Amino acid sequence: MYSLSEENYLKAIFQLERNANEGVSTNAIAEKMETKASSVTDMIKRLSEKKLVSYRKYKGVKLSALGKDTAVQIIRKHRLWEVFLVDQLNFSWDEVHEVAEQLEHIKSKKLIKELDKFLDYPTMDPHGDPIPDENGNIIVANKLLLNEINPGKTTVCVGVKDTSTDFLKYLDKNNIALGKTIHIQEKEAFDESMLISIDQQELRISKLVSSNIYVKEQNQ
Amino acid sequence: MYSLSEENYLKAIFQLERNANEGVSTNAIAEKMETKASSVTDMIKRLSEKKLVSYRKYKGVKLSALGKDTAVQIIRKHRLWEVFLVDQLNFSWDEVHEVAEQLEHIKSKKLIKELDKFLDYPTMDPHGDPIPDENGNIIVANKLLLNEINPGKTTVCVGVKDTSTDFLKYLDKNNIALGKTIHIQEKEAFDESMLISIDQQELRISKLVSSNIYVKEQNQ
DNA sequence: AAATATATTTAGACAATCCTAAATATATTT
DNA sequence: AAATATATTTAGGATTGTCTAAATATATTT
Ligand SMILES: [Mn+2]
Ligand SMILES: [Mn+2]
Ligand SMILES: [Mn+2]
Ligand SMILES: [Mn+2]
Repeated sequence: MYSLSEENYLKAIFQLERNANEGVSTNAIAEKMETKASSVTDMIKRLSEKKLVSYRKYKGVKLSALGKDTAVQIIRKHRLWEVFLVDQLNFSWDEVHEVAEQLEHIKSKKLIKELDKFLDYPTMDPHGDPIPDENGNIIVANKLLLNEINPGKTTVCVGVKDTSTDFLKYLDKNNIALGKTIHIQEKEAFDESMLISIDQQELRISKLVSSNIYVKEQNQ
Repeated sequence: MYSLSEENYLKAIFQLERNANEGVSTNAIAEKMETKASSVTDMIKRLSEKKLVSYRKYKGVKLSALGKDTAVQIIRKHRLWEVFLVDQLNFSWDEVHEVAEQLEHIKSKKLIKELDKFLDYPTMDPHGDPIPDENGNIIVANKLLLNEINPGKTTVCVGVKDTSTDFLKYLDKNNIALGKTIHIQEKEAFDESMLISIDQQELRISKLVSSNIYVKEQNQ
C-alpha cells in the first residue's frame, strides 16, 4: 500500500494538525521528522499525487479524509503494539516506542484484529494515550495537565505528555505512574513548582514536570 | 544494521546452501527471490563488500560466518513469530508465512528474547521446522519423507516440506496435521501413490503429496 | 514601502535497489 | 575443437527518498 516513509509523514502531519488549525507548514514537518524542508516538499508532492493530502504551494498541507484515516490506523497499530510489549513482554513504558515505530508498519488486517482481541480490546496505551478503534474513532478523555490544578485538590495520573525515556525514567524513580493518586499540597507562586504527595510520600516537582503529567480530578 | 533487502538475500542464500555443496549460483538466487540475475549480481557485490558472503565471479557465493549467523537469526525470528501467530492469535498454518516475512525484519534484541520466553521457548514452528536457539544452533530432527517409508509401517507427521497455502489447505481438508498418526497400508508401484489411514479414515494420496510430508517412524 | 529575515521551493546530485539489453564467460553438444 | 546453449556480468537507466545550495516567496522590521 503505502511506503514506510509515506506512512511516517502521514503520522507526523496528523499529529501536527491537532494543534495548528491552519495548514501544517513544511518546516514544522521537517523538524518533527528530523529531515530537511526540501525533502518534505518532495514528499508532500508525492502524498498530494496520491490524494493523501491537499497542498497549495507556500500554504502548507492538510490531510485528506483518506490521509487522516491512514494516519489513524497507523497510530492504532502503534499503540496496540505498545500495550502488547508492556502487558505481555515485560517491556517498561520507556522501552516500547522505538519498537512500536517498527511494528506499526506491519501490514496485516488479521494481525491487528487478532492482536486487539488478544489484548482484550484495550482503550489506552501505556502512556495513557487513547487507542483509535477499528473505524478510526478516538475517544478523547477530558484530562488536565497537573500544573493547571489548584493546591488542595486530589487527582489521578492518567497520562503523560512527554514520552521521552528521560522523563519516563524520572517518573519511575519518583513512583509516579498511571493510576497513582496525586494530592497537591502547595504550589509555589514564584516558579510554579509543586509539593505533591503520592502514597503518603511527599515530592517537590518543577513546572516542567507538572506540565507533562495528565491528571483527572478525583470524585467529580 | 542490514537492510530488508540484504536480509532477504542472506536468508535465500542460506536456504539454497543447505542443498548445493558448491557456491550458490546467481540464477538459483534469482529464481528464489523472484528477481533478475542482474539484480542478484548487484546485491552479491554489496554483500561481499560487507563481508557477508565470499564471492568469485562466475563461481557463485558462499555465506561467511557472519552472513550465516545473520541469516539464522532472521530465520529464528521468522519461526518464533509464526508460533506466536498460530498459538496466540488464531492464525492457521497457511496464513502465517506472509506476515512472518514482515515481522522477521523487526530489530530488537529484547523483543525476540521476550517473545521466546512468552512462547515458552518453542523448538519448532507450525510447519515442523526447527527454531534456531539464541546462539544460532539448529537441532536437525531425523525426519523422513512419507514416500520413502514402506507399507505396513506406522508413522507420525512431524513436518511439511512444501509450505504453500494450497498444500497446507489440502492437508487441512484431509485431516493431516502435525502429530497425527499415519499408517501406510499400500504403496502402488506404478505411480507411487499411497493408501494411508489417519484416525481410522482411509485416504489415497499421490506421490507429490507423500513426498512433501515429513514423518518419523513410531516406536523406534 | 523598502529592507531584512524567514520559509519554501527548485535544481542538481547521490545512494539503494531494481530493471532491460548487450556483452562475455562457461558448459554442453556435435 | 568448433558450434551452440546457458549462465553471468556489465552498461545504462528508472524510481524512491534523501541531501546541499541557490532561487524565490512570504513575513516582519524599520
Ligand atoms: Mn509511542
Ligand atoms: Mn504511546
Ligand atoms: Mn514461513
Ligand atoms: Mn514455517
